[in-house]
Amino acid sequence: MPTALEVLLPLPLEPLTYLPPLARPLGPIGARVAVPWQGGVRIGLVVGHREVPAGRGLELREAVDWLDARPFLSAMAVDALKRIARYAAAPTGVVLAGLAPTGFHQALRWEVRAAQGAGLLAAGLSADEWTDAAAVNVELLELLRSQGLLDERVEAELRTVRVVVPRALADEALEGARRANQRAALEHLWSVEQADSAAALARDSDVPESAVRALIEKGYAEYAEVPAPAPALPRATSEAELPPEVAAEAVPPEGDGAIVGGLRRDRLAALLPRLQADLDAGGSVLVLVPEHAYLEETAAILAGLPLQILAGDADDEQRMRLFEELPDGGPVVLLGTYLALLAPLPGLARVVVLESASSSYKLQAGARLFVPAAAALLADAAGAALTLSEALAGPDLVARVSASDRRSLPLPRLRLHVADVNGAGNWPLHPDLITVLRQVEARERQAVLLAPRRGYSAALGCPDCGWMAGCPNCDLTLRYHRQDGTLRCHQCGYEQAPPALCPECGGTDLQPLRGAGTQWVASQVAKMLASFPVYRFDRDRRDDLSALLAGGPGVVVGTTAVLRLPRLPNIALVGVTLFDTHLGRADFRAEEEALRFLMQLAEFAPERRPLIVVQTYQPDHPVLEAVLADPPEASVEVAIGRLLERRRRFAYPPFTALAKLQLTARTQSVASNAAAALADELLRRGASTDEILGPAPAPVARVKGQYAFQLFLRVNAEDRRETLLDGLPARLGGARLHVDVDPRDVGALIE
DNA sequence: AACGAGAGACAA
DNA sequence: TGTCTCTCGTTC
Repeated sequence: MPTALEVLLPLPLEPLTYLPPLARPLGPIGARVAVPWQGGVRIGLVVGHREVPAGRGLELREAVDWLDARPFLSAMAVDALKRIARYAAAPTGVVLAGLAPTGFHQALRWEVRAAQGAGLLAAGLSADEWTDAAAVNVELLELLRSQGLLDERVEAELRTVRVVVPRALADEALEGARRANQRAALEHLWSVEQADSAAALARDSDVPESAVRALIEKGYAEYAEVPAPAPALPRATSEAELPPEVAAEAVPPEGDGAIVGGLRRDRLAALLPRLQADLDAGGSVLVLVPEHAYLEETAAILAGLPLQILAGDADDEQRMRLFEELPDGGPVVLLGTYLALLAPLPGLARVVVLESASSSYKLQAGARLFVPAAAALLADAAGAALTLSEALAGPDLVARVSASDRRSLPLPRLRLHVADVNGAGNWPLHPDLITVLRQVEARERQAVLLAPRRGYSAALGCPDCGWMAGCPNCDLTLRYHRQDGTLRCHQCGYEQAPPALCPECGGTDLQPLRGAGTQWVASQVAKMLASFPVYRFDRDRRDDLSALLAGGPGVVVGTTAVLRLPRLPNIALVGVTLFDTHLGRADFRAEEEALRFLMQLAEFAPERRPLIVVQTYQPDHPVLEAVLADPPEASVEVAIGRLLERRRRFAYPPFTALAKLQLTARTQSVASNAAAALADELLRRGASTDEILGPAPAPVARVKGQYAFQLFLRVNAEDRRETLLDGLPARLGGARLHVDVDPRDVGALIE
């Protein structure tokens, strides 16, 4: 029986079967191969070999050519890829498209010629000369290939750059004093062989540019396209930082484990000896960060180790070079975002997930992966240890890592003041916050105010009849942006001018309603503190903060984008204008994430310990009480214990496995019927009625003109979830199905 | 994802 | 009847 290739394309498909390229060896799992696809060729990944019956071979098409002689992704990474796809209930190709940072979208040069002895002059193909395949009829190519009459080769197109190269030696025409400059430039060019540009050559040989131009005009030198030099690998740009001293007992264990508590850099310092031991033993380590903003500070502390970096800012050539060089290098620490998950590290011994509960790890596109879950599957496939790091030993971490495998540092001490906004005037700034802001102003220090959203207010409406401006495409209120005089939908981007009159009752008194955004807070601060510089920092507006970063006085009003700024050197106050948005988020993780948010504020300036003023309608909330205790460790542990107990009682993860299944369609009935049909399908697959919650309209019932219905699948084990979700169709009765495994916005599931 | 086939919607 | 748009099924 002939052996065929299972080829995975970066498309929403499972692997397809191709015969190996004609007259080529079989090639290893993990290598890339060019395959015929829709009249052209594209790059796929060999994820398996399979024996096919001889007769079946006639129906299959041949792959065109190999792009790699050795695996591009390790067999272990291929294995992890399949596991991750099954976990996420997504086509394997979607996971490849989402996680392979390079290698599958390169421009290709595809050439053909007649196979030896085929004699295809009639088809216009020579047996000696390669012909660009694009110039040959597609059906003809298919026919010739299937008959074994075609010889093909595919190579990644090399990037070239235009340079100046010498063409002729100086001769008598360049003699004489008036040609001295041209002669000097030409001699220099011969000695360096090529120059980046005419201007560069002029500069380097210390002659005017006109002299070089003359050389090119006279044919002594010319422009040429040459292969571009290998790009430099991405490097950390900030200075190496001496790691803080950390007790030896805080070093996480050799096997699976976690480091919790302290500040980010304390936890990193605790990790260092462990990483060094891995490297000494010949193993590599993958260190994952949730966001690009943490890369620099992490690299600064890991700077003493052999370190490579891979994140979204690397260009495709840098990524490719890194993928090519990693397997041949020694043990290394690869620091990166989710893009680094499948990197071919030699002897992967450990996967470290920093800030392992960060919601930024939930990818919004493609398979909607939760990266730490994917990292755990990768570690498993590689036989590597998994080490988690986060400030708070939250319910998920406590359930995954036993107490004996956890190492703890003390929690940061917050100077916290809770401002009860019930009945307090001066919305959106509590008098306490104003008082402190005035002190900050008087002492010429710095403050940060965190608002829950950008814009002026969450809505614009009529206080007489209760009407609020809504989006025509979505079931959402329009956000009011007073500064640019618009109402905007933050979901679909719809924009309109605010109406002059209430369209319901004709009232003339339309007002900003509900939550205050950055514009509102900033204008209020400016009104109360006339001479204090006010900066805004959110997606709409990023003021130049260089004066503040240099230590100047002022207040920054922003969204959580502010948390990713470099440290403000003179900060004395952090204000949270409405903590309730954190407490009231529609997810069963809302409270622990609110707690985590407070812990994150300690990162602002650990040595200065700025005062943190939290405005809230719930001043007695257990989350705040836990953090206010001194020392907080015991009370925080109790609070987490209560949250874990609540998850057990109401059958939430980690005690169950959850998936959100959403159906969207342009008409409401299509979406709702499809949701009902999906529930039936799950029952048919053996789910019980109490494992299916819903279907019901999604919390936002219509977004961008699409109606959404959803149901939750809640089962007792992950493998049961995988079985029930395996191979669901992407479309159901005219609606599109979106599967979100381990969703982060579960809403009011308990009721 | 990207293509082509087929079904409706609309104008002439 | 032609042309445009949208939906649906297929890709080894």
